[in-house]
Amino acid sequence: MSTRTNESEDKLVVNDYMDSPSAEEATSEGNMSGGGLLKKGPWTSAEDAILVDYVEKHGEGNWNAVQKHSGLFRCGKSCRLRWANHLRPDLKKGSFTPDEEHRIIELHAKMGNKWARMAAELPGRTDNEIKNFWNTRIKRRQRAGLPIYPPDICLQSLDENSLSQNMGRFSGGDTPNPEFVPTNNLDIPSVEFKGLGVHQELYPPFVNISAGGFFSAGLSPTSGNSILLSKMLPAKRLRESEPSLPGFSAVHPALDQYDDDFQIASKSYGASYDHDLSSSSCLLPGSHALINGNSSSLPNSWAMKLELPSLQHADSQMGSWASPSPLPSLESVDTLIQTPPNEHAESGHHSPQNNGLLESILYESRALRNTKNNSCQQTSNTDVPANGADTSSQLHDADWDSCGDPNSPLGHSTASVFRECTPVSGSSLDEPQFMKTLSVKQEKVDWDSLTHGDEKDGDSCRMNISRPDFLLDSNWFGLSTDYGKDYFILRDAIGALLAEDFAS
DNA sequence: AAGGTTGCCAACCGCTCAGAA
DNA sequence: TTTCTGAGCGGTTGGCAACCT
Repeated sequence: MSTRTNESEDKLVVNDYMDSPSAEEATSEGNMSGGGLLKKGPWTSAEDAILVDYVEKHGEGNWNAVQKHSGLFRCGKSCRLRWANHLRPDLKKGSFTPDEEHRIIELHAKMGNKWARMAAELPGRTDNEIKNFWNTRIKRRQRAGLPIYPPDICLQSLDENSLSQNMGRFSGGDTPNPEFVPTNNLDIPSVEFKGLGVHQELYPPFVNISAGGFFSAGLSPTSGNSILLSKMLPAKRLRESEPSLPGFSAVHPALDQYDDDFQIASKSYGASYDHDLSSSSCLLPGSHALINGNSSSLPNSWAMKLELPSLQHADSQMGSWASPSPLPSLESVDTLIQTPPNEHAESGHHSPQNNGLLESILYESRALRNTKNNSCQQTSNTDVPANGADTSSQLHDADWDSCGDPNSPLGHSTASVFRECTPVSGSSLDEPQFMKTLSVKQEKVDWDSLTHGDEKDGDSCRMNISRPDFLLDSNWFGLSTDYGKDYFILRDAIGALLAEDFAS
């Protein structure tokens, strides 16, 4: 709409100012909006001065009039943005203070991506600033598997949202941050491999979330799970400085950086924050710990996606899973899971929670663990590291036990669920893509160990390039021998978990 | 030193909504 | 009631600087 307006107004602007230097500048830059002669790109100080002068004389608002009367070759939107984000006299410059960062986290927990509303709560800060802050520093932590929300904020948000939902789910209040929605958040890539953390004391959430919850809860190596795991390792993931298998990031400088960064940001959370992580399962990015913990105690309505993200397009998103692109956001995965395929309804197998894919995975894996208990345990020799068999997994098991539902939550096998979500090939494991993924960092792989493998655990752990667990080779992560013991325990356990599918 | 990668930030784009005509 | 317009919001992109290899 504004485009139409701009186009008509552009002509006026051109007529009035084509002879002006700014017009020449704009034209020469060739960076004009479609059809018009509005300048785009960085603002010059001269333009800023013009805009400030205009606003001082006429006040804010009526932005489309700015270009008419001020001589600026900028559309109204651009003027408004420039004023709001940079020229406003009440703007607070500089980086966010710890208090502000904490406030942002707090507000995001309450509001979600309501940047403008968050900005209204932070005087002198703009929505763009907050958005950029969140998208870079906070979400980076999320991707790295680091907790975003401190316990108090998390619990507070859960309480508030639970209350609001009891009062009326769609009462129009603040949209609860979907990242607190337990089953909504399947930021799997940041979860299960982070759960392989070597040093629990350093990265307690990892162990708590994943090793304890995801693996120990019974994620057995079904084909679906293998698919799942393979999907969690897009090529770009491996290429990035972020830990490929972040659980091993205890020795990864990139994650150390994250950790340092977060320590600063989280100072305001209190000294107990880090230590609380292991016990405050709600902190997990993507709320995985809640999944592992006591998700069933939460309202089913948590599974409702009240605010769909832009990445909700399942087809494109799923199609990109196997491509070397950033991992799908947990929101997109959420949508995939929660978009109820008709088959789910037709299956007639709904769990009491019917919370979605992850529970389906967990359910099935648990069932498989029961059936394959002997072989798996004998093979792995560990039920994933002892520290992984934490209370959260036990809780989770208890949840399922209490459910007493003999059927898979969605009436689907994990594999089938993923097949449903895989648009193109029908095989959710795009083998060539996966192999390409694996080849990204092959220079770091000890090919001897890959081809010969460590057979001390038998076939299940034989390193084979065709299997995902070959990723767990220590050389892949450059682990020093200091971590050798833990590493081998972890690797063996994971290898056993992962091996079955790919061995077959 | 050079090339590549990553993070940050400013700006743009598309969409929605509310109010006016 | 419908259409148009302005304003705002959230997501995304591109440029640049710092850092890494």
